[in-house]
Amino acid sequence: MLDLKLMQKSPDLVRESLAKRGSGVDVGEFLTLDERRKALIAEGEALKAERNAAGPEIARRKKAGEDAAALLARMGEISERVKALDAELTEVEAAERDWLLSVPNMPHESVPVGASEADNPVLRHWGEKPVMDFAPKEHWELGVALGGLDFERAAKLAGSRFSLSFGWCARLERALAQFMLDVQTSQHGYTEVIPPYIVNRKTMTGTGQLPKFEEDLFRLEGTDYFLIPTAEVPLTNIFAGEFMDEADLPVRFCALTPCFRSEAGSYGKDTKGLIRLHQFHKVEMVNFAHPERSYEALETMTAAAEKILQLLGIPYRVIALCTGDMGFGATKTYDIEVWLPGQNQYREISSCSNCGDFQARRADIRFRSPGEKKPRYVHTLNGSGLAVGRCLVAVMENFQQADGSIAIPDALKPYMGGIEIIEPR
RNA sequence: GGAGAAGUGGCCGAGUUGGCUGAAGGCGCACGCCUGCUAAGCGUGUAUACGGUGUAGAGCCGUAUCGAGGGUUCAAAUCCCUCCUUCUCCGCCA
Repeated sequence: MLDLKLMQKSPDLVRESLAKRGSGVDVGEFLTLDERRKALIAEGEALKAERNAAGPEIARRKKAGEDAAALLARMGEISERVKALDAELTEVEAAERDWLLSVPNMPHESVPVGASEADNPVLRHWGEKPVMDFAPKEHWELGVALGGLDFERAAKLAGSRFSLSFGWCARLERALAQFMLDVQTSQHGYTEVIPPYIVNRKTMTGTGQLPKFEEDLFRLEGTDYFLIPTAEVPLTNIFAGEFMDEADLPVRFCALTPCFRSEAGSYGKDTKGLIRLHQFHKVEMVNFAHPERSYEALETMTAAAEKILQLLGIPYRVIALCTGDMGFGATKTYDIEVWLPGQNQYREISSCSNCGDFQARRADIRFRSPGEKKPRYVHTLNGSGLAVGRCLVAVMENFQQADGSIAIPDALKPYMGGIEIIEPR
């Protein structure tokens, strides 16, 4: 949610900033609403002030047995008018809130201006693509052949875009998740959290999934509960409505959770394999940062995500999302893309964003600074550290051998119970 | 699921025969004094949002907020209704 004051003082700045993301927002519509709101408040408050001022006099006359009829009549008029004004004010405020809640965040000045993912600059590469003197296979081919994946039965159980893993494959995914959590908690200062996987509407609104993107979510019918699309949602809302201690910042949480996405509108995309599913596991990192240090925190968080791939020995590149490709709540985003030999392309495996005060304002997460009179909003950041399912894909495709077997990366061996290579039976 | 109790400011905690309570007191915090040695004492201050004014996040004025939302009333933290959450007992269960 954008700052109301900023909207009032610098509507042009807001308009221009949002235009960069290709979001044609009608700021004038908002300002019209706001003028009406102020007029309603002015009239209503003047009447309430009169009513409040008369209160003691009414009490006095009644106590003294004097006549207060005229005064009471006037109070009656005021109350009636105030009621009408308040009713309209409620409507106008709701319209204003709806408007604010559906407007995306403004990009940071350092974000490259662009229209689509084609305009995202590559910032750096890490690692060497594995040399393969054979035609590398895609992960689903490997996984099915080695008896670890069964998409047909997954479809029978639930439908398309679900997976079913057995044996080594299930274990490998668990190993990856464990490994990621261990690295983030022991090396990068993250506290592990197990949050609810189902949250309410308010929580979804706090991080920005609602009200605008309800069609992307799974909702439990007949309730106001939603399955989380990412642990960012419960983790970021942990301090909703609270004051944090400035001395505690930054607070870093990570969590391994399943993520549920309806994938509405993705028909025909990535229909095979583990890339795009309705349910997948992800280790998510969330930071509550001091506003003056949130962009440093974004770099640190991105590095924490990269570290996983470095330890696994999987090549990747980091790109900066341009203004036209950034998510709703972000001011700045880095994507990490792993190299997939089987697909012969880079695929997103992590997205790290600084949301500035956008989510903190929605969720009301603030802190006090000793020198300052007013509380300030914290800055929130979130990033995948990493998407477990896609990382499994990366391991399978990058560590495949000519004979169709898959070697286990050294970093994962301690988690695999002695298994060092997955071989065909 | 059934029966009770409760939800007040950063925290704890008064206040329910409606008006003088934004709200006693304590803690914490800030500043000052004193003392002078990592203690204690004394004083003052200390909610948030919005609106108006403006030296335009100084000050001042006003309105609202005592879990959330409705209602009664000239007027509600205080009365009524609905919902949420927490606690206790029973039931059920991983």
